[in-house]
Amino acid sequence: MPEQGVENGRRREILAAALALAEEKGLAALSMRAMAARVGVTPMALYPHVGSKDALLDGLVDLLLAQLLPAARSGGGWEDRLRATARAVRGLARRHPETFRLLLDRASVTPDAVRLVDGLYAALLEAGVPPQRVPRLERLLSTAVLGFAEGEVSGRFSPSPDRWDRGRSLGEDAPAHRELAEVLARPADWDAEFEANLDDLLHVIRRYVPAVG
Amino acid sequence: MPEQGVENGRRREILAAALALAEEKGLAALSMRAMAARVGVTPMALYPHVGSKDALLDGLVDLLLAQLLPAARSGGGWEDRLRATARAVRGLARRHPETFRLLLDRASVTPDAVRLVDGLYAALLEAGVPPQRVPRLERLLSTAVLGFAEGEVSGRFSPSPDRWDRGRSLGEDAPAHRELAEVLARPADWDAEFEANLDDLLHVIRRYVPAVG
DNA sequence: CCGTATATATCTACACTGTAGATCATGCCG
DNA sequence: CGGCATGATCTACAGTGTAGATATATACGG
Repeated sequence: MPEQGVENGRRREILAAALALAEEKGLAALSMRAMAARVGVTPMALYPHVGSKDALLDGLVDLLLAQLLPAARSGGGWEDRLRATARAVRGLARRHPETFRLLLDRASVTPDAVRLVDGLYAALLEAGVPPQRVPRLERLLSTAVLGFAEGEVSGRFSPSPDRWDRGRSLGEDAPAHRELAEVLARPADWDAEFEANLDDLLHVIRRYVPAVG
Repeated sequence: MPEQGVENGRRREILAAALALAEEKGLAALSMRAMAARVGVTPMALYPHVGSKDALLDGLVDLLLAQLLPAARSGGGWEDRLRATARAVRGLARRHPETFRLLLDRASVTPDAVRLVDGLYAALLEAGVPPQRVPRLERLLSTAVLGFAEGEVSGRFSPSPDRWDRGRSLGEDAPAHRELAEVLARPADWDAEFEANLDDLLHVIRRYVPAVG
């Protein structure tokens, strides 16, 4: 058997095919048979390289996580790094809308995941956040950023038909929707919304930085 | 065929069985055949009542959403109502850890979902948040609360082995983990963390309330 | 009472899924 | 040459959702 954990070329090829196939046909259509056909091989030939489908999905998570590390290690102060990482997460979601959900589904404690979290920890510490508050704020930040990115690309934020119509159809049962009819009728600007969320989250973080001087 | 959309008794019975079965054996084990066996019927007998497995899962979402409405409509001021709703979400996640993820997966625009969002809109308006900021803040709040609750019950926040050990094993690559070793070694208090997150989110909301007087 | 409609449950079958197990081909090393 | 590891293949099994045709039971108008 080949060194399954090692990053030999064949394994990379399979993972790349899996990623491409998932983004093209949807995550649900990512079957071992479909991947095998894409690589030009029989289904069982994949197993020595990826172990199992579950392990293959973990491999995809690694592929995605690796794309986030550069931002977490970019230059500049702590705030620039946090913003860059958050934007990288959103960019990743938009580049890989189908596979992005794997980051949320699979509790990933791979080395790269730890490295990523470590970068966030370091930024928060550098910001002056007291150590005992750092883990919670990292989880809050990560949850909000990952959740927003997933919500945006999965369509959870913009159901069809529009919530505005739904609010109208509910009539008396949705008074606040009626009051917000004008605002809800405007198309959402996800870029602006993401940046505003980021501002709010950084504001929360700064709350916990003791004043100096 | 029975009135599939109507809430006749048989449909309720099936949905209840599905919910129970999913929580007992896991969401992945929720198959039409397993449910049918539980109800004491053949698989195909379910279809007139639930339409399809997809529609059945939507039905489960409705079942869960219905448990959140009372909190959103509870008495008290806007802040009490937001806190009550958030706590209800977390309680729901803890009561139904397996099926809770359906709320995030399935972009639900059911009547109850709209009613729930409407309650949040109303609370934000009552708080004095300018209308054009209400939808974004609702999405931020919902994303953070749903995401935290899901993260807590899915184990995404407490991987095993502990991140602390992982940080150690990575050694030089995770300096911030080392710096936080003491804090990370302490067991997390999710109750306290949730309340702290809630405080932070409400603080963000109050930022957008123009000063009066 | 019968006949008919309506609702509910059943059975079979199809096209999928992940993957265990056995087999076969190829190339490398001593 | 033998021996062995590597890689791919083929078959088969247990499971999935569900289309389609068939049966059964219940209720109602005559």
